[in-house]
Amino acid sequence: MKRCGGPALWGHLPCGRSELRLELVLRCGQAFRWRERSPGHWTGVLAGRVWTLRQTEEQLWYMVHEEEEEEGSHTKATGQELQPRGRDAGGSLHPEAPTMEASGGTDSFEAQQILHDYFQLDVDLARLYQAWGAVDPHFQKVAASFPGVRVLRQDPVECLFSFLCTSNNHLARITGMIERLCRAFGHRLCQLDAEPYHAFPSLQALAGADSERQLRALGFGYRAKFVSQSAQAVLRQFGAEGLHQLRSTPYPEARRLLCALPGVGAKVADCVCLMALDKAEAVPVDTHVWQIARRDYGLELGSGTRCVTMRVHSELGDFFRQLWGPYAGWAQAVLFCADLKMFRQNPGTSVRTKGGPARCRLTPALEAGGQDSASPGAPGTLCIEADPALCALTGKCHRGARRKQPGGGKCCTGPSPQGAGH
DNA sequence: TTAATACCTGG
DNA sequence: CAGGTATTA
Repeated sequence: MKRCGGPALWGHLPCGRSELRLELVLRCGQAFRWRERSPGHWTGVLAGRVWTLRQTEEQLWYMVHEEEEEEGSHTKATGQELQPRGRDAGGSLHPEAPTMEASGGTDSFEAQQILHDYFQLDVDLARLYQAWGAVDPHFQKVAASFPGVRVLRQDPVECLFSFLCTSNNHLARITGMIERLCRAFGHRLCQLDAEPYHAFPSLQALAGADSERQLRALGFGYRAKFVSQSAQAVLRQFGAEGLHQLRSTPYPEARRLLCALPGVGAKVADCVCLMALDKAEAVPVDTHVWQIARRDYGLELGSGTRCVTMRVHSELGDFFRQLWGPYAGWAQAVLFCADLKMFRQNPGTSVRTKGGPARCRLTPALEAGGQDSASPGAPGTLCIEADPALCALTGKCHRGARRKQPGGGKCCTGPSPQGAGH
């Protein structure tokens, strides 16, 4: 591991393997910028700094790479723990405020805060696994081989614009696109072994007048327009701070607002809600998840549609929320990860629960726990009953609060958000 | 409200 | 076709 500049030491914080598996979490399609530069060493950009992470049985180790000197450009801001360090236009900058490195690595507290926040270490994952397994035999079976899959708490801007690139696309290409995006639009941080590292681009950079054309040149295809226009829209409507504040906005509302952005549909909105906006109940539904639902849960949707329709979205979301509870999005991340080709032990054979799927149906007017019925026109109810154990654990259960969003102009017949995020 | 279809690019 | 979205019938 070579460093850019001055001394950087390894620090560590307690974190068991059952709570976190870097090699799974960092490669399962939540974040796209972490690379295993040497065995077990993961390097990426977080909160405006370049990090290398590794873990031992009981510890998460980290190293923060020092920024390279820059001509004229000041890039040091007091690291507000969650904020990417700003070099954004118009932001007031603190000239050479003490940073972790500047103070000789003594400010490990801040670094640990950042990691604790990013990996959401307050969330007791092992306990959640246990609860999910208790109500869902298939989960139990699959999860046994995939401990430590947790949801990252990403920066909203990075998350939104990353997932804007994922439509009709696959991981390998997404990764390359985002890499080029950062190189072209993001502020350069440092270089490691001839590999340059850049911050994720600012909204301003992405909203630039010429950005669409540049993005097309970078191979973004029709997504170039989405990125460019969404950046402009976010700047105009929320700003980066406003986007950030959606963390304290209820799930249906946050989802609705996101869906109003060009290129953002139900899937992308749910990804951002789950992975950046603290909506643990958001379940991003793509073709893959739909496949899991049918294969492993015997879920048959009313009409045998071929693609993931809006109806499939809300019905699957509701189904999994009812099954797993308020942290359904986290549980889904586990199954999703376990189903990825690259992580499967024996390719072609996914983990099946003996006895086959539980044969769940989404049948209209069949209530599980006796909560309110679906709103008119929303047939999404199911036959699996949620286990009280899970409700007990998370404290909240499915008290109705059904939809009522008018669905501002585009998609988003909002899902029925039971329970709350954190 | 629910279905098809085009959309960029690469494996 | 691939880990979708916007548009149109």
